[in-house]
Amino acid sequence: MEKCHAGSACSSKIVTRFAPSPTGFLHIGGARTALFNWLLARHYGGKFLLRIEDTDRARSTQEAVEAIFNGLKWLGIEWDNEPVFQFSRAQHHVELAKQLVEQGKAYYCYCTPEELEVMREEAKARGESPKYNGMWRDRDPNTAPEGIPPVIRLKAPLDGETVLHDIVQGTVTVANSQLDDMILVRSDGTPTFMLSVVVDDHDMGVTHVVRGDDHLTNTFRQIQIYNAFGWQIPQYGHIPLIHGPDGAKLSKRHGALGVEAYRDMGFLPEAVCNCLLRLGWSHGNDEIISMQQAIEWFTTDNLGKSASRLDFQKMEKLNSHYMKEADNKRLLNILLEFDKNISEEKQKRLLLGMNGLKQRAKTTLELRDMASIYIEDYIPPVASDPAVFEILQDSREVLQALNEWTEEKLDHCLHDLAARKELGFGKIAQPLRSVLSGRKITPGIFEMLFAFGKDESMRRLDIALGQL
RNA sequence: GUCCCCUUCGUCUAGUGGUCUAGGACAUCGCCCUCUCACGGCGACAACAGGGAUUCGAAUUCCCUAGGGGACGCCA
Repeated sequence: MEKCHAGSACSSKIVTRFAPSPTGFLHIGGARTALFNWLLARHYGGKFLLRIEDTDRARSTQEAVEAIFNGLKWLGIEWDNEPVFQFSRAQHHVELAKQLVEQGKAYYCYCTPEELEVMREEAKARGESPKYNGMWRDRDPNTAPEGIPPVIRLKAPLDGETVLHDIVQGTVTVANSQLDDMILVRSDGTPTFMLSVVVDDHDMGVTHVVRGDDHLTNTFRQIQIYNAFGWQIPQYGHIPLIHGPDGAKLSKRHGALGVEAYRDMGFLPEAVCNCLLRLGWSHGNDEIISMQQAIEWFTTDNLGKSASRLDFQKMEKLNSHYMKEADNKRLLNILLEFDKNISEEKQKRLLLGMNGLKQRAKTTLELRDMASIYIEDYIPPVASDPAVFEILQDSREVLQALNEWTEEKLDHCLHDLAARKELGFGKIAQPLRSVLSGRKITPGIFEMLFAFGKDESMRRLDIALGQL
């Protein structure tokens, strides 16, 4: 089979995958990994597969599986085919490991965890990396102790080196003496992650693996497993991890939240994706990149090698951009998620006023807050300042006389009034703003009058003038 | 401890030996626009971790140091 490099034109279809373990929510780092793999597949017209690595039965939960599915869906990352549940393939993994034993490429090891602990301590004491010393590697299985269930270990090469041509990190070499004979099958008969990943990636036809660089050293072990099976190794790209705002490892306190937490903070999925995309990937000086554009541009060529931090201010800026772009109907639906009991009439009002709302709201939370001017039944107090009272009275007069209740006409007649009275327009706008909304900060006055409609606008004016 | 990786403005980054007195974006600070707030426009501030070497020339190549990160599980 011909080798296929992600960075260059590629004739055969590429297959990428996202392989989370369902032990928690889909956090921001995982989301970015999924995004990159998805983008890569879409860019080359290949496939993006999803595999749930649930071989750790104790820690895997159904809730986590749901959270991952929902998180990906929310972000708009759609996978091809049915998700593969790794545990369902465990038997197959073990069978293959046994074949390796038969071929002399793997062996049974009867060490106890206690013995291993001692080994590691000794290696450390000698200044070596802590590893298994291979004591059962060539030992006669007939000398096996009674009653100890063995593990299966890979007979890894003792000398030489393992070389990885990483599409992000470049060529990385590790001396085989650094690596030990890793466990393929546990003493309880279940396969380990190392074995399962290799077998599944191979069986699923995965051609490109983009993952966090915390897997970099695992890769060398996995390459050895590929070699033992005689399979072709996929292209690997190890991307740097995302750090918290303080540069330290991502923790629950800052960024290691589920993607749904970003939704709850008021972010739109496209803003989260755009922000994630720019963490460790770039396309010249482009900042605002739609997913469509990203698919067109994304290759592994522009992936960065250094770790980055999540910048909430930038995400907010991006979000405010996508808020402005968002369809008004969609935004209304988001508001309805916050409050299902908005009357039809007020929904119409919101739709009319949405343009002014969305260009001011950085998040959906802010949108909800600002939108309340159109939802609450505000009753203005009667104007006490004589000057303000007069302005409101004059305003009422010209507004009442207006036949066409459009923003343009409203603009004209109120500016006319200001000119006739020789007042700065703010002298008229501020009292009106206050009467209509009870707030100092709102969308433009004409838009508000328009959204409220003539009847409601006049009603609130009358109340403020003590007429009702 | 051992191995591996990383290091450009506060942050995300552009930059692949000369076009760099290092560009953009976010943040910050001014000014302008203006019915408030935003938006927008203009401008300011601000970085090649340090030291050697190669070269006519280095942010870009090599080495060392420092700092940061990751891995070293019968977790994934």
